[in-house]
This record gives sequence, structure tokens and C-alpha cells, in this order.
Amino acid sequence: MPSRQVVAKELAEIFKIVANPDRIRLIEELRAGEKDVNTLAQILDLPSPRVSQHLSLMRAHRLVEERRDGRHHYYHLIQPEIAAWIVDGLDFIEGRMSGVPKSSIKAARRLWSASTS
Amino acid sequence: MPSRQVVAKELAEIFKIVANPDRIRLIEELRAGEKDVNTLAQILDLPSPRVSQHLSLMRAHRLVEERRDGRHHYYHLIQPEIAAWIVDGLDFIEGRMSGVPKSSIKAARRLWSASTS
DNA sequence: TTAATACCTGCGAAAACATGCAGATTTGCA
DNA sequence: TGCAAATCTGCATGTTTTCGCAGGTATTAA
Repeated sequence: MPSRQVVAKELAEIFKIVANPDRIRLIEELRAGEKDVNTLAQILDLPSPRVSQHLSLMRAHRLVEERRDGRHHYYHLIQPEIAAWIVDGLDFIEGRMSGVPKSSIKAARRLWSASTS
Repeated sequence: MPSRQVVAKELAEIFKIVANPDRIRLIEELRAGEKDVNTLAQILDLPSPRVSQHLSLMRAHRLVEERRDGRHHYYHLIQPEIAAWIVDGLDFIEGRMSGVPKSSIKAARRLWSASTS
């Protein structure tokens, strides 16, 4: 198989992992540093088994890493720059049929680009 | 629904559209300008109905536009910058279990970043 | 008008995903 | 020891995507 095809396939994998609203929000929540499963579940208002499943998928694909401390499992992004890359994708969601007001997009961009320190 | 959630959902849509090896290659082939369906099918070695289906999905989501000339349908990217954004994603495919040699990644990056003029 | 080219649409089967929930595991603490 | 908190795993179900193919529409040319 030609190498461009292999690379395209691999790239598609990354896009597939990110192609889920929960996982996008997880990544943006983790952009500033590690958080544990419960915290994430509360912030995003999701059942914790779901958060756990998303994180384990992302871990299998080496997007996040786990650190255990007592009964808490803290997760962090292996390459935090991925959060910024995702935000860059906002450039391509304006001007699509589905009505998301520009103000929401701007708000999200601002929030998700906030200082990480 | 909180606006961040809406934005995340919309972003996920874009990722879903791109999350397919054929469509990634289509976008990269179109980065330099319009091409017709048959040309794309030949270059990518895909049955033309498949190319057509991919393009119609991308058109529905306003990633590409069509220009007809006789019996040829030429497609072009509405926002050509999306091709570069996708290439940026290559930063995140190294260091994953599936063995894609770095040289292939570099080759793809070079090819897909070639001058568009 | 017939034929050929270029492309599109619809459909059914298979594969991949998402979701909710029940039950297991590990750890901390009384 | 025994219970509760934090998380994980497995499974059944429903939904989306993908794929191949058959048949349809427009356009050009003989």
C-alpha cells in the first residue's frame, strides 16, 4: 500500500478519536493540566463510566496518560498542543447550515484558548 | 444546552467528515485547485461512485463546491486552509502503537505541503 | 436517435460507534 | 473486618458509516 494511503489512514484514526463532542470537551478540560475522572464527569455532566470509557480509548491511542494516586486516577494530555489544534478547527465550522451563532463560537474559542498556567 | 456543548458538537461534525482516509486524500488532492470526479477517482484508485458520495457529503457540509462544465463536475475546497490544518494533525500520529515509519509521515507532509501555485 | 461518457442516487448488508447499566476491582477508613 | 468511594469492564441495544452495486440522469458526438 502506498505510503500516503497509510498516512491518510492513520490520520483518519486521530480524527475519529477526536470526532466526538464528549471527547472534545474532555481534551479541552485537560488542556490546563491533569484532572481526575470524577472531576471531569462533574464538570461535563456525564456519567463517570462514560468518561472512563472515553479516557480509556484515548489512552489506548496515546492521547492521554494516567497517574494514580490512592483511589483517584488523574489523566493528562501527552501532547497538550492537540487542544490548540482542535480549537483551530473552529475556523471551519462557521458558514455551515446548522445554526450555531458566531458569538458562541467566539466564546468557546476564548474559553478554550485561555491561559494554561 | 450550554454553548460550549453546542460548539463541541459542531466541531465533532467537522472531525467526523474528515475522519476518513479517502476523504483526507481527496482534500489533499484538492488543495492545489479544482479537479473533476474522474481525475480524482483515478489518482486515488477508487470507484467513481464512491468519490462522488464522498464529495456530496463534503458538499452538504460546505467543505467543497461544484462547478459544472459540460459533463465534467469540478470540485474545489471552499476553505483551502483546511488542507494545511489536516496536515498539522500529523504531529499527533507519531508515537502510536500502529507502526507507521517516520519517513512515511515526513514524505506525506512534504507532498501535502507542496506549493499550491 | 442511438451510443458513449461522466456522474449521481438509492439500497441492502456489514462493520463500527455510542449509550446505559449491572457488576467487578481497588483503595481508604472506621 | 467491612463498608463506601472512585473507577473500570463487559454486555446488550440502537444508531451511523461504509461499501459495493444496480440503475438513473445529463451531455456530447456519431
